[in-house]
Amino acid sequence: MPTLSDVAKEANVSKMTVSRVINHPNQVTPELRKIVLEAMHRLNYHPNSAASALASNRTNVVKFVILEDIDTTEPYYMNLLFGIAQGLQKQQFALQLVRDAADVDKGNCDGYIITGARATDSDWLDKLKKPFVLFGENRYGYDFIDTDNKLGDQLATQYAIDRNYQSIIFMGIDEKEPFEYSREAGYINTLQKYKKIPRIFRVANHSRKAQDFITNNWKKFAPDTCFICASDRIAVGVVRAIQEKGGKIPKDFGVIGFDGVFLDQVSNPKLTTIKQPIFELGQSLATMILQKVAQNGAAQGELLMPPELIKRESTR
Amino acid sequence: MPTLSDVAKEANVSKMTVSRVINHPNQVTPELRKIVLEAMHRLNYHPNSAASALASNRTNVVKFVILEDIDTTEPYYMNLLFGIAQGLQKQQFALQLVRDAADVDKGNCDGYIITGARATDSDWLDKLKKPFVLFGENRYGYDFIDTDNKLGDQLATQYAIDRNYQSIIFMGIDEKEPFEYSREAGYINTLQKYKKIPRIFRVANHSRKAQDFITNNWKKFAPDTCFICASDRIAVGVVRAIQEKGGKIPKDFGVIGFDGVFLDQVSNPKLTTIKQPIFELGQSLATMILQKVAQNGAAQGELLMPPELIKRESTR
DNA sequence: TTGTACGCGTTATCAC
DNA sequence: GTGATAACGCGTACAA
Repeated sequence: MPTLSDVAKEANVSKMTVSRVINHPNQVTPELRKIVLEAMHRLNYHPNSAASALASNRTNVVKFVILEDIDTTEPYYMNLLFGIAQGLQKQQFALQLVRDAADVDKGNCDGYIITGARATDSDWLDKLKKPFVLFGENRYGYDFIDTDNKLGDQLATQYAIDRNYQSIIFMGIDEKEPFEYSREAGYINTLQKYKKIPRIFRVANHSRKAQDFITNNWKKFAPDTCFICASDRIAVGVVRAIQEKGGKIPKDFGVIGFDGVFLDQVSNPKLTTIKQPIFELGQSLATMILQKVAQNGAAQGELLMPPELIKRESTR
Repeated sequence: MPTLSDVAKEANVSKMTVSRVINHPNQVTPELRKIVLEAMHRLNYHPNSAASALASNRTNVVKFVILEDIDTTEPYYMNLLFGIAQGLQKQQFALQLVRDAADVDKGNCDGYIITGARATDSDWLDKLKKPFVLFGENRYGYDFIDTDNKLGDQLATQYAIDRNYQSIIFMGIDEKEPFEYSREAGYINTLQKYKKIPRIFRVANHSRKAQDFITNNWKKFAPDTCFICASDRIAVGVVRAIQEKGGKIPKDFGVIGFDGVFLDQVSNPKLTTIKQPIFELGQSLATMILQKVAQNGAAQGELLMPPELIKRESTR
């Protein structure tokens, strides 16, 4: 396998020039750059990431910290992880999984991707010595990437309106988290455009809880109603309750979920849902932390990625 | 962060001795070793994996090659991946995901973990320049790790016998793969111990196919029968067919699945199943390839890990 | 059993 | 804008 020196000889330049072409291309004249690039191509040169890591005092390792108790039967994290892995791979970075906050400091790394951070985590987040980006909205100024939750339920609500459901109800998650507020905001905003009055209920994020809630309050829900749900889990529960009560889906009752990762497809009827671009979120997380590392921890801001409305059988 | 030299000074030895304590501990006297280890501990020394990788001409990267078209909604691979990642992490190795055989040669690595290899893959497997281990039984002498499939269905069949089901039927997967043969062998062996005659049917690995098969052949299955299924998917289909035909589970019909990763828990009734130790399989895969790399590709043989019988509601 | 000297491939510093 | 030189931290001869 050819090295930097080989390329330098081939191109009749110094190693330094080759290195610059790789890391600081604009510090070298276009002509030279071209010559070097051609030499690299001819020799099928690939940088040795270990050597580069050593020389620049990096580890080429990014830690993926999962703070929440995850359900490994949920393919959500799988997709995220695949996206992250693929994103890191482009720059030959290693991935380490950390599932316990206590392990965060064990072993070196160049940066962190953190998911499941809550308000109370800011204590130790502020003490981290390496750059990090969060997966999931936060209101503390930390760099983050998330689905555009507000847009998601704008799409959902708009669709419910377009399908002429007379009453449109939001079934939220009973947690004071930014993503929930954003989803509710998307619902409220859109309803207001049409001068409709929002009706919001909140339950724990379990299908059973949602099902029980709907069943116990069945008389509140007249036919011609669409439920905008903050998760597919809740949507599944709502569907079951409606079926149990003999309601007709999608004719008399519409149900729209959120996530689009698994439950939407196994539900019967298949759920209309807001599908999060999870794999892409993972890729972007990787890209962002790599960039932040390259820029010595410079702030990267926030990135909201647009979800997609998937039309299926739970809406008319 | 302290280096090898720092430890050497602290312990009043040469760098070489410290290096040996790390890589070839038995080449150094116990007393010296102790002194060095204490020095390492005092300084909180951690080896710089980039430097070590560079010096020993390694990359510290292992590629995980997924040859089959995987269903990302199946948590199976998630668990496997988590296990692999954790195993590699112990030695600061990076993980790269490869999902296309064409990408196998792109970029360097020290070794491969390969899943989904078929007989026809041996052409290019033989040409790989770095060591590899397979996930999944094979009969070509390649190193591999898998669940002990035979043992699994020995457990299942034995349990069916213990529960006094009069007739015990095997519902296999219609594929000529080693794992399938092993599971059938476990079933057959155990039946023979009790001088019972095996009855084997095979269908595609889909719940729908299994369901249709049972439905269409319902008259062949008298009450007091237990179905040993080669996968939870098939088991789910069998359960549905029995319910559709009005059979009583588990009183008149028992069903035992295989995998224990997800479907067994969402099925109704919950499935008695043979649970594969998937996370541990992943860890072992990592350990094996790391060892093989360390030993310059020396053969590692095969490792069959014992699955577990999970008793639930689909057997009496 | 232990130590010395050098090289691994790259990047940063400083000259020119 | 480009090149010489010295690190980066560790492992492998080889010598003692």
